[in-house]
Amino acid sequence: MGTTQLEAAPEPKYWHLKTVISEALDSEFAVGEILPNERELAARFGVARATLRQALDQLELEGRLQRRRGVGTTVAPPRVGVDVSTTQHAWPGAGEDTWQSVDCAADTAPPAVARLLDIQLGERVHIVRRLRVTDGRPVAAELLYVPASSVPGLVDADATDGPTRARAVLRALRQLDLDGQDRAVELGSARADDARELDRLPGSPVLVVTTRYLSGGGTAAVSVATYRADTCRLTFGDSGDLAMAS
Amino acid sequence: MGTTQLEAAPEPKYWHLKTVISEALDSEFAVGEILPNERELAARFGVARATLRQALDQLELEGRLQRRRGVGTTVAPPRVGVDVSTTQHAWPGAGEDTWQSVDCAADTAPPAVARLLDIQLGERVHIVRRLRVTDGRPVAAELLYVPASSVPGLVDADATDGPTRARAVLRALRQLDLDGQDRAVELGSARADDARELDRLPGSPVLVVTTRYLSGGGTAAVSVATYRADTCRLTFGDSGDLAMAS
DNA sequence: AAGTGGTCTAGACCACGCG
DNA sequence: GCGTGGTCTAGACCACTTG
Repeated sequence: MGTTQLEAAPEPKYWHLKTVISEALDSEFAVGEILPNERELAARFGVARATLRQALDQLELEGRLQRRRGVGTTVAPPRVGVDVSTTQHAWPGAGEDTWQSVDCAADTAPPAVARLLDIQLGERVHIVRRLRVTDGRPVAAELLYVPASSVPGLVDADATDGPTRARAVLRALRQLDLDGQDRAVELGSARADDARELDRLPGSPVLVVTTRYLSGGGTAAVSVATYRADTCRLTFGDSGDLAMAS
Repeated sequence: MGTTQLEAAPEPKYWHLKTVISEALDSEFAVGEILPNERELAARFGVARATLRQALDQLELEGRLQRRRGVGTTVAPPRVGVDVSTTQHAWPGAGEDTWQSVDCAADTAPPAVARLLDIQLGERVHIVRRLRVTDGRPVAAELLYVPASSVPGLVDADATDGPTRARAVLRALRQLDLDGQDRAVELGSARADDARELDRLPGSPVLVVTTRYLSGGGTAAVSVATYRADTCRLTFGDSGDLAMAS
């Protein structure tokens, strides 16, 4: 019935390119090795630089490549598994060396967070900024929203912003009973400030982990953690770590 | 001390564009509404179409927009929360209406999966293909790898491939004792076949959920589930659902 | 057939890291 | 200063959906 063409195959060039480069990566390059520059690669494959970049974009998204302006494109190491399971950190700041408190401010929560916290829109919250570091590399930036009503022990006049205050808020939080927590993961793009902390460009893809900490029948705090999607694999293990390299 | 320029602000055009459009989306458009076409928008903002597209790309990545070739760009509904918590489905196929078995084949597992299953590279496994549907829309495509040794009751000569066999494998699996499971989430790009099932273009961003089912001191099965990143928010709730709309 | 988003080109200039 | 990746342009054609 009609033409017997096998496949019709109008496969996009960048898709084919991606496959070719991906295979070359497996067989001919070592982790950390630097690739020829984009103009060189484009010429070698006989395509425009934009097309070549489309292929590299995907490979970077998949965590196979790492690109740094002014430096070059290198072969990325396998993604690191970062534990995000609830059992690991009952309260933020309980036995943690992975997170380091950076700053703390008193402000109003954005509408979306206010809804999660079930508070009025103008209500003041402590906003703790933390950074998660693994192997000396930042992997996540977090904003922890704590309504003033959750930590009444904390005097607001204790106006020293900064790390000291951040730790004080966490300390107060730890004294509450944790009833449970909700968690959600979705794809996002890095805000400018997160991008800076994570050593990425604004808009780079990130995994956003939203956690709601429940205590005393209500939501005591909400954490919005932004993980680098290129380098991280989020693990929720009951048991050991599962490695998934190619 | 040098120039007192405030900000220096070489903020990329597409970034600024994205912000402007995002705000317009909040205030001037309803969910499902169709936007002006790309050429029109580009002209209106006085930029090249490629630049406009860079902004739309990001908004689509964030789940704010939905683009369909030949149709147009529409305002996306808020992401749906899909439950991926371990408590929900002890074994794949236990009390499930969310997943529908599509197919089953007997083949060898790819190296990465073989490593997770802790089996030899050439060893034969059952590969069950399933589709997760929510509100009539496909949200995830799964490949479930079950080593023949995990379900010895299943006769290989029972060679009917297809849904019937898929259900037989799941039935056999349910009779094992589940000791626990590992789970990991990472960013990926859709393979051609997954993309087709999910009604997306190849390469579109997806959230890959890898689950390892443990039984009898070993790994009885491995599931690789590919979720649409644009429309899905993966939830791991201890309790209710957490909504995070703008 | 017309209109949409998707792909591709061949250029240009800019921001950044490094020597 | 030089080489890198990042941004941007102004076109062209293709694949797809719909009336």
